[in-house]
Amino acid sequence: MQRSMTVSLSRATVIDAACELFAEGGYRGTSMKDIAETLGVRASSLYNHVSSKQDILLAIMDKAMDRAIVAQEAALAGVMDVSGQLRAATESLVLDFLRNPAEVTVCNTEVRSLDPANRAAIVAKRDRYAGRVRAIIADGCRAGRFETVHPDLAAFAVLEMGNGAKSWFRPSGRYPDTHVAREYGAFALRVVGCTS
Amino acid sequence: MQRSMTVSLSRATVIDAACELFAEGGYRGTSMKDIAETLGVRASSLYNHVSSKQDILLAIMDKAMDRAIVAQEAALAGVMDVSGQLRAATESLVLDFLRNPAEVTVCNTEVRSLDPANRAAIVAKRDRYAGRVRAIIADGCRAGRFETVHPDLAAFAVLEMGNGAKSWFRPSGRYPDTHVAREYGAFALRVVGCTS
DNA sequence: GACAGGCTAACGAACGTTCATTCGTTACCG
DNA sequence: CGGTAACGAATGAACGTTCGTTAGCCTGTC
Repeated sequence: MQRSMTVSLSRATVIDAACELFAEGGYRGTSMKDIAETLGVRASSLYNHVSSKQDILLAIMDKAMDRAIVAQEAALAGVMDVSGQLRAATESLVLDFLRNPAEVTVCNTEVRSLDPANRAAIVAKRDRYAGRVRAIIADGCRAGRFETVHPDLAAFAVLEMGNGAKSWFRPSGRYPDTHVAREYGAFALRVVGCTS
Repeated sequence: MQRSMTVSLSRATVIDAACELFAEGGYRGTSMKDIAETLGVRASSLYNHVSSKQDILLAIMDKAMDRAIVAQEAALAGVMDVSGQLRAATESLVLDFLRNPAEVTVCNTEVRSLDPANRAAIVAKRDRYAGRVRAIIADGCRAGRFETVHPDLAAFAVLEMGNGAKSWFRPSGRYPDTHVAREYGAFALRVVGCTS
């Protein structure tokens, strides 16, 4: 028992440790032994808490998607103005990226490592999330508040922009994450040509 | 020799086949056997044309970065107006993404799979490429042509936007790639608040 | 007859996972 | 309060695969 007493192993700690390693080295580039080592434990011990490596990956992505969806719904609750909706959705997206970089990185890069059944479930949640943003932009165009030739194209641009923030942002930097999120919210409105 | 006569194996064909597979399944998720199978050959035969798996990865990324840099320089040649420069650089970036999706995907996701020495070389080229865009935006802000609070932040947003186009675009679709690239050029000018 | 470029076979290592075992702690019973 | 039964959790060993790579051979072509 050379592990620190203060951190006890559990399903949650295994998943969190794996998430950091998957984000850094990829799913296939991270072994169960790697995960175990960062927890001060042997690989076989992990199976007391998770049923397989795939189980870990699914748990990471499922949790991350649910969190993002809940945050998006909370951000949009009660916001009626379509430009306010796009700003809120974008800020929520960027904040989620900045505050959970490892989980978001795994979600963005390891969909291909999911078993087919698991992949279908995660992709459905991702589509639901992205679809909300697409719908807002379509609404704004229909109402004449946004001015962009191809709304779907703008939606992809907005959704992808957030990744730029993640690869750039360091929590120790000069600006708080809320500041960066506001900036991206403004970018999104500019991209769709909002003239409100 | 059960291989098709029409396609002869060479260093270039091995690298191209590997690129498609790396883009789809990742570097660690693709085996030398996988690459060989798509070429109708045994894994050991690949070593008549490449020296190692890592050699293949480096070749893919080196070629892709050089191509992107050359295209960027060509697009910017003779363009003096700073808003024209940003538009040209963005269109060049998006066109490169749309026309070489597999190579760009590998560049964006497999830097971590490069050996340290190789990684340093590729990252240097990537920084040079991104630095050009950052410099254009900084110029535009200094000249009062662009209006954005944090130029570097806008640069990351513009650079990342192109990825959205890649994951959305299908060559069989309704619009030609040049059309999509122009759209993104306009997005970039909007993001930096260009009021020219 | 030299040679380029396939092939089979084999290697050592690393992989995810299973299993029986052991260990430390807790709970209960006398 | 001492003894012990029971349980959750960590362990080393072993499994069957797969990995990247090497070595040596065989067969067509100039």
